[in-house]
Amino acid sequence: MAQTTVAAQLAETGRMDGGDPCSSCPLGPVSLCRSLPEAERQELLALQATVRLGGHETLFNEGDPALHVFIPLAGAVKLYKMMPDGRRQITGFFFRGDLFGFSAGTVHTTTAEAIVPCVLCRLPVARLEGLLTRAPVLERLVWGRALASLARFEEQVLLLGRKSAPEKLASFLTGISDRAVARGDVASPVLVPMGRADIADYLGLTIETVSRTLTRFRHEGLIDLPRPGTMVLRDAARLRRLADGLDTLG
Amino acid sequence: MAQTTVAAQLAETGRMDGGDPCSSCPLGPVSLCRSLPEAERQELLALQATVRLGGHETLFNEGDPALHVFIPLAGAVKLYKMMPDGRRQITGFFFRGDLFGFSAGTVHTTTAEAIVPCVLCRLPVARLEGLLTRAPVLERLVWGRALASLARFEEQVLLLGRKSAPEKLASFLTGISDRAVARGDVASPVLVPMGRADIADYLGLTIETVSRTLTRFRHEGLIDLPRPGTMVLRDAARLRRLADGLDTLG
DNA sequence: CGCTGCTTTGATCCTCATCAAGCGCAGTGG
DNA sequence: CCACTGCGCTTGATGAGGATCAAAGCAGCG
Repeated sequence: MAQTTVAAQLAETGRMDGGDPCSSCPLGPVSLCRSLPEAERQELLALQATVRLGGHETLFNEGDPALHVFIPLAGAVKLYKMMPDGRRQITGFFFRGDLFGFSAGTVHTTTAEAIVPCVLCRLPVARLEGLLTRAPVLERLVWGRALASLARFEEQVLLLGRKSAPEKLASFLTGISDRAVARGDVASPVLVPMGRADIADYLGLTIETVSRTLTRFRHEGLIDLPRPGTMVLRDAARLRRLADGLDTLG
Repeated sequence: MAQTTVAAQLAETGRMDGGDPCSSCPLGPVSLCRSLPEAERQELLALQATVRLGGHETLFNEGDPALHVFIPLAGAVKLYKMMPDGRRQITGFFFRGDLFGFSAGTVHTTTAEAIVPCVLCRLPVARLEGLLTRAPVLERLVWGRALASLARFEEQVLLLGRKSAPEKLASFLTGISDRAVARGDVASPVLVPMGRADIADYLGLTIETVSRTLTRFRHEGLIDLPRPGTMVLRDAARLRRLADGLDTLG
């Protein structure tokens, strides 16, 4: 199968949606626009393009020119790095309102792939940079997102380096739930659109260990798995203690 | 022992070195000042203070107000997070010219501790932010440092999540060497001022595994350990292949 | 109905953690 | 000058947590 990325397609064809995207923007409080002065908001809107992505479709590959940053309006995206022998490490999941695609150099250091069909807000970095110097409010917002990424990486590094499998899963579940709350969704029936393989590659485990640990959680009454893609946190407090190593299973 | 941090002391006393620090600045090409327009350079210089730190002294603790960012002029610093039961994960090592101390919120998310006696350039974030909006060249430099941190975290996440012990150590050694080259030092007799415990807590291993793996490297002719604190990379090419999972030991 | 892909469950193995000495060296004091 | 001691590193023996190998549910779907 030919692996042309959507970003590449769009770059070539110049296709983008017209119209008035921000008025129909579902981001609400997590939007970059919402709290901007009208002038800055208009300038940002002028840069914006909407991108649609099918499930499992690749947005950009590691090594592609880093021309845009993205914000999911709907759907979910994963970023990952691969080793030559096929080992994979997912570096982050991105949901509605999350900003991703920053790069230190001129190329992306990870691959971005849609977990489910997505609608993304796309911003060209070159023009965004120019805007940032003129729009201090926006600049602070973007800085905040970048620094939040750093803080999440620190947590992920602690998780990967020092936590046991149950602690990793407990951290993952409470983290997903906290992020849902932060963007205005409910804490407990939490949407987990990614499969076991993605969870495993995010937590530095195998799918078997993820599966086994989740069934242990279920037997302990910590969670419910009513249907694939949704998880119910039945005892979030204990999950949090587990995540911090203050409690253990059985 | 009372754990007053140096940063706290300085904040209280307001003590800082006067004089002309940048003219004696040993950073050279890794300096933030070097390539700035004179006006911006002067403003940055006005914010700067020099901090001296004894070995193993704490610069700031996780949870302390995040008032400054720092650049080592000499010495080495480690940042780490602790779990309630004492497990420790080092999130990064910082050498001459590296910028650290960014924080998403108002408090530090890690503890910073000197590995050896240090001299640090200290910049107050509040005033630095104001300067950044007026000094676009400096702003781009600082952005670049922040994005470089993100890229290094991605690598560390891959390392912790998916690499074996020998791969981790090979990555560590080549990484240390590459950073030495980037700041103008030699690639091979590389200074490794941190002890085995620090290396272990950085790589998600134990000191025993670090020690054993290094002796295997030595027996394979990959490295030499002439004296504590210095390592010679005898076969950097093979170390790199090891780091990428393209080669194995014995 | 029989695929196909994902998840669960089971049996076995292996890497690395844990537990426990032993070593080398610097500092200290007799 | 040399035991004594403390610390960091190395080395050895054992064990556990999670990986690997294997197979069996369990949908959705053509």
